[in-house]
Amino acid sequence: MVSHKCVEEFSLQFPANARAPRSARKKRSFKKEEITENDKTCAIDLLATVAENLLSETGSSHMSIDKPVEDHCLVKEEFPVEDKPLKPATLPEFNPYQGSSMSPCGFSSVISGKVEIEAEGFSHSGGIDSCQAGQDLKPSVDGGAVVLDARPNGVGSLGGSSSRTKVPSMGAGVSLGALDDVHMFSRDDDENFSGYICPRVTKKSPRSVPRVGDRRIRKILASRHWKGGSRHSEAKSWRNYYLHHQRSYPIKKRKYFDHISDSVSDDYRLRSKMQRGSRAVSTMKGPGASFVSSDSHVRLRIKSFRVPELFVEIPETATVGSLKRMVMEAVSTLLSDGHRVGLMVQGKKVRDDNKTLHQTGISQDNTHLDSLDFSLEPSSEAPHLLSSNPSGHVCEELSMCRTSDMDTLFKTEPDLALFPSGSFDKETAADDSKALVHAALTELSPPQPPRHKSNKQQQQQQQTAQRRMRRPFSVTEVEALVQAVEKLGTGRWRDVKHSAFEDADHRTYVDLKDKWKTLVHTAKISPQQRRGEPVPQELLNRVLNAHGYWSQQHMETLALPKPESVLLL
DNA sequence: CTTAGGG
DNA sequence: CCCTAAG
Repeated sequence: MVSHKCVEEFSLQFPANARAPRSARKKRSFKKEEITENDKTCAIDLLATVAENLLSETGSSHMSIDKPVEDHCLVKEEFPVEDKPLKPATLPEFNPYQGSSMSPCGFSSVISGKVEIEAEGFSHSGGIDSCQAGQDLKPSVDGGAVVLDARPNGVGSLGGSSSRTKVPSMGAGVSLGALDDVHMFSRDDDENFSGYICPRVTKKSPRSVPRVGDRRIRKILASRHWKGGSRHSEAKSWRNYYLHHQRSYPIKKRKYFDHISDSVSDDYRLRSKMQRGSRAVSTMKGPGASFVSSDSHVRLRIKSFRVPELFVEIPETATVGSLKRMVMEAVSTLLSDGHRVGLMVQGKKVRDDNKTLHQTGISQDNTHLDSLDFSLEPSSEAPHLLSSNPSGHVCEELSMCRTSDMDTLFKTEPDLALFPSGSFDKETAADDSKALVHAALTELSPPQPPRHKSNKQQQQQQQTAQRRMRRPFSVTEVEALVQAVEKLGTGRWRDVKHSAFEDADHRTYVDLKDKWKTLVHTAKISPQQRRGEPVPQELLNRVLNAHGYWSQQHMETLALPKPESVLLL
């Protein structure tokens, strides 16, 4: 939001160039909120569960064989006991969806979160209102290979010890119960859960300024990558939103989500089934043969979906909508590039991507084919922190913005910034969330060593990710900036910031300075050469005027050191 | 941390 | 927007 509070009407009079001594400057009013570094990150487990539908013919640990039927290509799936940890929960006898009128081959996926209150601020009671994220995760591809169908209605506790709470039966999506522990899951151990959503309740040492903190974090994490980050969003403790991930996901990758969701989805273990279509699978059951042919195509259906390691830190003041978006973002990015998909056939990793399915044994001719397993593998060893500035904040700002900005604001994407979590330093290891991440990673990381991207690729990705989201200045903001500069001059960006952008956490004085720079440039070029939201010429004229005025002032102060300056005043 | 500028 | 040198 752009606050005009301190910007009084400015006529054509330029105030004297008086700059308060730094000492006199109000100590950074960077909020009362102090974020402590010790913040305990509360965790909310974010899980996506799946209920098997029609196909639930077997016991929990096994998906059984589908026999070939007609020309259907079927692959029997079996999950060895050893896979327990990663094994998706299956709902054998209790299958809420069985017989459901819902989509024939859907599975339900519910992501729910638990909020653990650990930090001071949160010690009383969960800060997040219960809510449910509505993003349905239900990409589906028709003739395609993967069908993800997130259905509504809870999936009850599926056996893991983690099901501490009942699963809210709401639409598929994320649900955060204030204090509800919703661990829906199948994992046998706690480490199995796939994620958390945690409000970050922390206090930083008194003086640590948000922005700084963020930098600090980056340094602490000693991760060269992901530096950018959300310095701004960190401005206010309760406004920090973090999505922790095993890996950080560049915002820009989101655009791939649609595609991804269609092809990759998943969790540490995807169960898939080769099937002919979305018809009742029951008809496909049969003894033995795991494959049939005539149809040289293989259709896979991912039956379960779980989001691995998803951490979200969100202020209790955030809106449900923002949370939903955050989760969706996280999921999207997660799926889009945080992991690579691994394939196992009969327990063996298939690494050669160039092999054909047939060569790999996934064909009608292969009688041994009885196990097909997909896994989502972290693309990097270190977990990452994903932070975002949910729309909640944006909305909050909305009320104070002019209509001209409404559009912009509404469209503003949650500020997804990533920063490195790098390896866990002893220093930071104490952090619960981190520890958790670490543990989770350890636990969930598939045996297969992740294929490392080339350094170049990594850097590229990191670079992309760390850059702050682009946030074009709205006319309103420009107006505020111009006004502030008219009053304060061009060398006092910090003051300008506090004067007119105090509450715009995402605008640093450097941003303002940069904006001014571009404004001046814009004002000088022809309207045809300008891009982006057009800035009223009137404003540009003021920019030019102010720029000229202050430039001159600057010159004078420079030319006339002290004596004259006094006279001038 | 702020500024000022280049990238 | 980022990065850095300077103060």
